[in-house]
Amino acid sequence: MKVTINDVAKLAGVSMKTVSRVINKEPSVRKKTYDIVMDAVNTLNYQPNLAARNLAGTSSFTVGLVYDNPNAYYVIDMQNGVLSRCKEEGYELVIHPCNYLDGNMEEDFKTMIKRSRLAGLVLTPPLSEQNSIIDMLDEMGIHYVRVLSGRPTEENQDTCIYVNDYAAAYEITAHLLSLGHKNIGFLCGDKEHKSTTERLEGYQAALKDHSIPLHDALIYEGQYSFESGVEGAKALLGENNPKNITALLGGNDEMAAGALFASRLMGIEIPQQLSITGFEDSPFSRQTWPKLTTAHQANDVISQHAARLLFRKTRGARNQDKDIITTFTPSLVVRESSGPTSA
Amino acid sequence: MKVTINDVAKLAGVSMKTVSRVINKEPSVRKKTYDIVMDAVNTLNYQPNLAARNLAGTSSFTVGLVYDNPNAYYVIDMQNGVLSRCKEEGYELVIHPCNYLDGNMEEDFKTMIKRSRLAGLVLTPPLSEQNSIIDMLDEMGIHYVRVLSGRPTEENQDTCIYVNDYAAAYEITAHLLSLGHKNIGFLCGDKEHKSTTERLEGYQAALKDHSIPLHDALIYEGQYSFESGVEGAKALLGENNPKNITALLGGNDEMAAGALFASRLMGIEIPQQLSITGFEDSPFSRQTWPKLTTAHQANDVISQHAARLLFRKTRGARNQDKDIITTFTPSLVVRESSGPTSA
DNA sequence: AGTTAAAATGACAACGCTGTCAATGTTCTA
DNA sequence: TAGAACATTGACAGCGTTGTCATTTTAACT
Repeated sequence: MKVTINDVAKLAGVSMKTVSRVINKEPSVRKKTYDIVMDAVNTLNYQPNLAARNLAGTSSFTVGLVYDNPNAYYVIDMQNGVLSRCKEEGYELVIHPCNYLDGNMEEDFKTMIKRSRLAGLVLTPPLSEQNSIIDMLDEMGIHYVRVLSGRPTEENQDTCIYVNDYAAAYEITAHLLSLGHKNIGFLCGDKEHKSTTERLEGYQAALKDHSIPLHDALIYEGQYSFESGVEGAKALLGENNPKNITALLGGNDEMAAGALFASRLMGIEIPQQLSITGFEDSPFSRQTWPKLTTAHQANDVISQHAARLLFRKTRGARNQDKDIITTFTPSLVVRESSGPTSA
Repeated sequence: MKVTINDVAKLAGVSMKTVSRVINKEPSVRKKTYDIVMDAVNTLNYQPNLAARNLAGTSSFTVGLVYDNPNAYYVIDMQNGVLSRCKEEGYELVIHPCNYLDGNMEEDFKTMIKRSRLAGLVLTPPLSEQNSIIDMLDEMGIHYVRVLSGRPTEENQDTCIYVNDYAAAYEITAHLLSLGHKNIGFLCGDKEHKSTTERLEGYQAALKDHSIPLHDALIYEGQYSFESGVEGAKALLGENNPKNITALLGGNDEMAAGALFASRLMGIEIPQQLSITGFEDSPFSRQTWPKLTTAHQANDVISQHAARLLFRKTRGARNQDKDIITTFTPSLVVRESSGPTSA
């Protein structure tokens, strides 16, 4: 019933070690031997036992995905991406949701790492921005790949995957400007988050490039939540829209949806009286009325690349993935929530 | 740096095996010995190595979560629930998303089970309803717990967690009836899914109990998606609402949101002209306009219980959880999308 | 052909734990 | 208080791999 490496070795007429070499794609195996072994592997339908590999080997076949992002769509996308790579490479994935505010995160990490000796971690934002965590991992000698919001830097090319929110926000803003909007509000997330500052800077750069003066009064800081989108829209549009805002950039789709909700409350027609845009292109940007203009972020692809990068670091030279993309720029998706200004 | 069971044994002045007994809560350890060992465990901050345990022991410390449900909110909730139990009990979780239509699912399962010898699986709907899968698992001798939509039966009490969608649908329907609605449409999911038929039957039972005749023409079969909610609402309300429908039950929140969207398209005011209800109380039932009346389903609690049940099966008598709830009934949450009929 | 270097393979210990079974302590019975 | 019965502990093998190092085979030279 249970097939072990020994069974394969016996059938192939080689030693256990040779089989091990074959399944690990180690060099120094004659082509002919390789084929014989693979045949045996296939006829017996052999699957190497992960526990044994993790125990015996110096490097493990388990990677971890750590997140503290409350957005279910985001997490699922990231998870699926990493998972699909893991499956292909025979790795196992351990999920580790956490709450940065909990305080005992450090202990938590250590426990996880001890329990299942991990080959490495994929860290997602905003947790991936925490230097304290990075320092800890460096100190512990744990491999990791960070998914970060921002423009790539020269250093860290082998450790980070960048999502260029700056460029995407610039593009969205330019889109609104091209529609004739001049007073554009921004409902941003927590400014502690890099994604917020990047998106904000992109927005500001676009305005500047179009010679539109910047006003802090047009910026509302929320928490990337639907509720804070509602509050933000109410705050910015106030009584009768004194600031004459004709377009509102949502820091993400949820905030944009909140703004949509608030507009409804205030009797503002979208997009006739006000354009609203989102960010991320999560499923519910298609489930609002009207559907949201947003920036599409290919989270599943991003996470696949993150996993690839991690595997490469982990296995050193064994891996030949040389073409790993490390910068992604979300791209504009125009839907019904944005339109020409009537002001 | 790396603490093993031997280090603990040495510090405690006992044999390795005794430490093993303590961390596994086996009987036949003197209280005093237990305390000494636990002290050593704590001062060294010992964490048993999972790979070694899985390799050496007869039962493994890894459980799997299998799902083919496309709803991110649902999956995350289930995952978090199972994960939180796993953490407490020192288990590891392997995530296994799959697509029942893929065909090669059986092979897929076997591979997963071989790779990491699993203690058991938590199966979520609709995959948990597939007899072919259950049969396969039975044949392979794999432990599992199924989360199922439906009313509990006498058998299977130790293997299934039931979500009583029937009762919940009954309650929602009764709520609408109490608001004076008589022509109530139903946007149901795929009738292949048990959740659909259960919800449908609950709806029908409520109507019957209130002496309202049933009409098949009031039922639209979709796929639990936003788009099919849009289509369904259009189909049922048609041109000028010939069937005089004053309320629409959504099979889930997404379909209800779709119906909301369609109503907007058709210029129907919610809830003044039409009441719409959802099912599940997922986050975005609070992010629509107006917010959805729905049935709250405690997925995180449900999944925690599923995990508990699995652990109990796995470890036999070692576990004293005797009070595991196995039936959950979603409860009505009234929000703004339902109101008295004006017809 | 005879040597030597390099490539390919194998024997065996080790990874950190649990299961088995034997050894020792403890408590109870008569 | 001896002996039985039971509770507690420990020695050691084995789980299925990989790493190390020794051995054999092949290729590449004189």
